[in-house]
Amino acid sequence: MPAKRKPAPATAEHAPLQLEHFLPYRLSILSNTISQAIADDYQRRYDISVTEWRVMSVLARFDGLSAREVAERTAMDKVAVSRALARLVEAKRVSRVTHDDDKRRSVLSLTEAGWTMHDEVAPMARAREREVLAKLDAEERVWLERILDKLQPVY
Amino acid sequence: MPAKRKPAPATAEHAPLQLEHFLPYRLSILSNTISQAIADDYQRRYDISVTEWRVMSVLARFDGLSAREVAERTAMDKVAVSRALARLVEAKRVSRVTHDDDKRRSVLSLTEAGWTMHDEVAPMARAREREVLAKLDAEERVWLERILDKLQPVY
DNA sequence: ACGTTATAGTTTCATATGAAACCATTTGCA
DNA sequence: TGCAAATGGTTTCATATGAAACTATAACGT
Repeated sequence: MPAKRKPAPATAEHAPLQLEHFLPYRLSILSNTISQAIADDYQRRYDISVTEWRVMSVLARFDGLSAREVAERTAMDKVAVSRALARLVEAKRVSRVTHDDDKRRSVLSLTEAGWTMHDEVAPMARAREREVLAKLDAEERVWLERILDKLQPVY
Repeated sequence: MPAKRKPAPATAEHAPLQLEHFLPYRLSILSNTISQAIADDYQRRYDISVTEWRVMSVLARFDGLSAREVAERTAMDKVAVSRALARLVEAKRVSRVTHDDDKRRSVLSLTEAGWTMHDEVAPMARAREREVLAKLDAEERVWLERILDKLQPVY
């Protein structure tokens, strides 16, 4: 019986992914790092999760959406949205009423308290974004904007 | 008792985040979309999770790492790595032996079977990356590379 | 050498998550 | 109309995840 062959070294015939240049991998790490930094700013202070904050951000921008529309806009799945909304409504940060014409749909808005929190958190989020972008010069920022536009189908 | 005031419209004094231009948000959606597309290629076929694939990718590139080093390189936490390794070792895709000098450490490598799988999945991952990058022209690709380098501390 | 502190890795426990099943309502169409 | 199919949303269940506690070994200071 032949001795167990030692796996080939990571270089030769195998062509491993060069992770440090592999786009999906780099994006994932970058994105998680940034989102986590922002989350650290508000999670403890307001007892709110990333998904909840994301829902609030969308409602701040687009008042009166249904849960499905929130899910579309946030690229979250509807279960996650449903649960985030349950917590947000419970905490009285979001109000929910039934749609007049279609009783399946809900009509969602930030409450006064929701707006108050939003107005405290949004500047912190923007500040973090600025920190990141400060690593780039003006030209690079323009290219980044342009590249993201091309990579990303906007609704 | 005053009527409950209707929350201000999403435009006026509140300055909601413009999510469609907010970098952390856009990165998050882009990253998830791409990673999921790649995962769809291999998850069912090989019964392997994203974290497990990530561990395998790193070991393909850097043979003989310890679990902690894998965690560092993948930006995953050590619990996630520990669990991924348990599954990978069980499935005989990764071999684990104890370090000679330091018995706390493990020394990790892909097995033959691990390499076989790797060599099937890596080209699919690269193909997905190419699909994404195909949306950019050559100049934009150069800028993207440069921008990621600046935003991202490389180990 | 010996006790203290640090490190590698695993287990536990509580929470987060997603797929599928589910309920209610609406839409499409015979 | 009336009934099948589609849609909005929630619940259930099984799995994934992270923080903290834990085990084992190593390093450090005296």
